[in-house]
Amino acid sequence: MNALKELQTCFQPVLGKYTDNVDDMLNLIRPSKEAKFGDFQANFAMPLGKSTGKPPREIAEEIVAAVDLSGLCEHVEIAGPGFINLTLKEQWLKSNLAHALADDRLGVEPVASPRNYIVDYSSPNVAKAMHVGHIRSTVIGDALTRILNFMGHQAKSDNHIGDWGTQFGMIIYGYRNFRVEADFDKDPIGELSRLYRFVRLLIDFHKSTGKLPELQTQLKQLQAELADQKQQQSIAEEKSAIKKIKKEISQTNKRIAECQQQIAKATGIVEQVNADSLVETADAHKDIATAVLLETAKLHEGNAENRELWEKFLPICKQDMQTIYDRLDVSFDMELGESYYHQQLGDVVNDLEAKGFARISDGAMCVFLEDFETPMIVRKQDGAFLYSTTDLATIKYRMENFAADACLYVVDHRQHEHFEKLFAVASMWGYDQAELKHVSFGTVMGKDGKPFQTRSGDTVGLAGLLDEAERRALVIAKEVNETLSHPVDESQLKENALVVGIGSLKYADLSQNRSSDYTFDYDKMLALKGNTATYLQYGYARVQGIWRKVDTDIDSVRANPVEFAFATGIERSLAVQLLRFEEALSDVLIEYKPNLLCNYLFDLCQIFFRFFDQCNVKNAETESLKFSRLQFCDLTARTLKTGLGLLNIGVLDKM
RNA sequence: GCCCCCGUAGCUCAGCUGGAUAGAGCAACUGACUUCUAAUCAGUAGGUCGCAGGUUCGAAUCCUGCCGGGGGUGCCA
Repeated sequence: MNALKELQTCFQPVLGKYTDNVDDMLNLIRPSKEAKFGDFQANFAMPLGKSTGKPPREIAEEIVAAVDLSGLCEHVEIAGPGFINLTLKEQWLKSNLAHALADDRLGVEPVASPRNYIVDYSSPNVAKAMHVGHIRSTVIGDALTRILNFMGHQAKSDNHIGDWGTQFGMIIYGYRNFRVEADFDKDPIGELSRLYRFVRLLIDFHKSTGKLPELQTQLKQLQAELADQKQQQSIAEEKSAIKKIKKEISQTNKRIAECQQQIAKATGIVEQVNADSLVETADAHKDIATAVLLETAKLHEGNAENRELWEKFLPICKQDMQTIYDRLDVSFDMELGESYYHQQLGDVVNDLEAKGFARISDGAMCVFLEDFETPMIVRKQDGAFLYSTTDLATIKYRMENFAADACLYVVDHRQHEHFEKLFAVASMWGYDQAELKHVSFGTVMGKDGKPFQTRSGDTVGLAGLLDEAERRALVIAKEVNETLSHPVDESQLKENALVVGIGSLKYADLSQNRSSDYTFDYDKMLALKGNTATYLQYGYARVQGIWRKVDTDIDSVRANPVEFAFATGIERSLAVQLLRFEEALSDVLIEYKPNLLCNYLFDLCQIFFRFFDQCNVKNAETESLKFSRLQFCDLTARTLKTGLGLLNIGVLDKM
């Protein structure tokens, strides 16, 4: 049991006298922010003071007198308005360290009531190259699944791939009209993605040529509007009127900028087509956009030829996707994409209608919801289904086949409203017993402050990003290697660079609070100094270095445990931090925030490096102190390895 | 129009179910490799936590308004 839980258990019976809300009060026991306030602080005397009308300090004294903390705390102090500062007993620390040392799970207990989780993450559209925007979901979902399982839950990962959408209409059309047979035979993936981009370009070309004149006039209108507003501004006198016109001007400016951007984009596409001398081809395929939709519709209706092509393309696309997953070392328990649910969609809609939840509106089948302005559409006017329909079918499937207690959707926060509606409909539909949670994360933004777009051509592909991460890590690894007395050999160096590079890329994502947006920045993502995976990996490697230098092997240390010794303050700090691992993991699962584990590991490693600096292991003053320190090293390394493993980041013996 | 999110050090961000003097990393500056790997450590400097009110013993954290940025908003996912 971790210290926090033990403290809560001790205080629980005492608090009953003061409040009905014991659990809330127990949550006010927190780790202390500063060492001088002890290891933990209990902050419940102040609110209890308010509710009972007694001075908080008096209550704190009563509680401290009544609570039995013998065996757990050596030092209990009341401070300030009524904080209770708690310092753990050395003996408690030592015996818990000994327990963790001997335990494969480092003393972390599985949860008392395990749940069945489905973690839905990554979910790329096949046939489109994965780009940086896809990494967040993949990495966060993977980490959460691992942490849930480690904590004793049953978590299954599901990659809900987009394998049934318009992109197949595009490559089917492209394959029929533009394929180069030899290229397809030689490099099917390359040819398919070329076809995808090519069809995309032609569609965008027609759209752009059609839209450009419209955009030009729109721009002129906006500019006229702006001139008009400026005129008004010059004659406005009243304060409120000035303010209003100012706001209007800034909005018009924004719209002008947007309009100009669209024009630039459209012009760029047109120019590209001209440059590649594709105008004739484009003209020969004037109706390509409709034709693509038609191919998609034919596929959905079960047209044999399109179905055959789809079956031919899908494995190719999935294999391409798999190369990225292999590099990230991510795998899924299930990969049930949109196509898997295709045949169930009609029944879903019929059932919703039969139960009176859905009705036709403007030709579309809609579920209207109290708290939302717009309905959730489950079938379009043209009879096609939408992703909301698939999502509903998926929920039904998961409940019926997995008895899921919780489904986590690790998806971009822009889909917030979609999920709110989805969960509302699901609950209305009868699936209200499970926790449905949108584990949303911020958008990866481009340098222009706009979200990364899939189409804008020069976005950073995921494969290239992984290459670059490994390349940078290799450069540094080579530098460091030259300073080592026993350098690692060339081939090992490359493998190390892979572990370090991919690790730092993942950590960059995981260490940030998932809900914040972040601006894509090569240097930040691929940083190998400071609060990075590399720092933690280096901490681990340093421990391994000690084992190589010391004349004792790890097995004999483990076989003959000695009592932990706190010869310095830093050793005690390390002890406390090591014993907080379980606490950190439980914290992650409250709001599904892997960054809390990153914080923990970073803190641990920081304390370890301080220990490493101040406490010599090999030449410790006494033999027993040396063994105690070796045990600290062992525990630290195992905690780092386990923690990083839960983030799916590897460690190295030497770097 | 309506709804959601964000605004913390020069930069990137933690901290947000209210708790003691607001923290890291990067960048800058000063020190530390004859010592278990300097991908490290020790230190200096850097902040009216967007602004204004309110609630409270106590507010970066909760409430209201405003300013600024982003997103979503009936047939894309």
